[in-house]
Amino acid sequence: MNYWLMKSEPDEFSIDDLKACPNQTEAWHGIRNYQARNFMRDEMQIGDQVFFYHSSCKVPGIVGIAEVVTNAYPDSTAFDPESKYFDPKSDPTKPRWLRVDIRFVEKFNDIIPLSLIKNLPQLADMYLVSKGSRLSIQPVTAEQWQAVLMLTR
DNA sequence: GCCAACGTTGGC
DNA sequence: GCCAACGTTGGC
Repeated sequence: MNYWLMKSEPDEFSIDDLKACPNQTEAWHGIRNYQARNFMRDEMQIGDQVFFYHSSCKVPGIVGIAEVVTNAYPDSTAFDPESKYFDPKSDPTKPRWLRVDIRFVEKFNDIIPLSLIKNLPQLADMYLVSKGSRLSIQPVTAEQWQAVLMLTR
C-alpha cells in the first residue's frame, strides 16, 4: 500500500464536500499534469491512503484522510467542451488524462497547517515543503505518514 | 532539440 | 495582488 498527498482548493472542493458526496466518494477529475497523472496510472492502487490537503486558502494544510477506491480510468471532463477541464487534445479513443475515485475516511479535529509541517524536522523532507513543489498529487513515505498522524492524536 | 514566451500554481 | 518556481508551447 502507498501513501499520497492530494491538493484541493477548498473553495472548489473541500474535505467537507467529499464527505457530503454520495457514498462519500468522488471522482478526482481535472488533473492536467503529466507527473501527477503518471502517479495515478503507474503507482496508485486501490486501498492507498491519501492526505487531503487544502491549498490556496487562508490556512493551507492537511485536513484529513481519504482512500483510493478505483484504479485510474479516463477523465471524461477532458472530452467535454463545457467543462473547465476540457482538453481538445485528449482523444476519447486515446485518453490523455486520467482520474481515480477517492472516498472520505476521516477529517482531523484540527488542520495540520503547512506552517507547522515546515517547522518539524521529521517532515522537512516531505515533497510538499521541497523547493518549488507544485504537484497536486505527491507520494508520502510511511514514516512521514506516521509523523503527521502523531500530530493529530 | 533548444529556448523564449507564456500560463499556472500557490504561499504570502 | 505579487511573484518565484515550474510546466507547456511552438518557432526555429
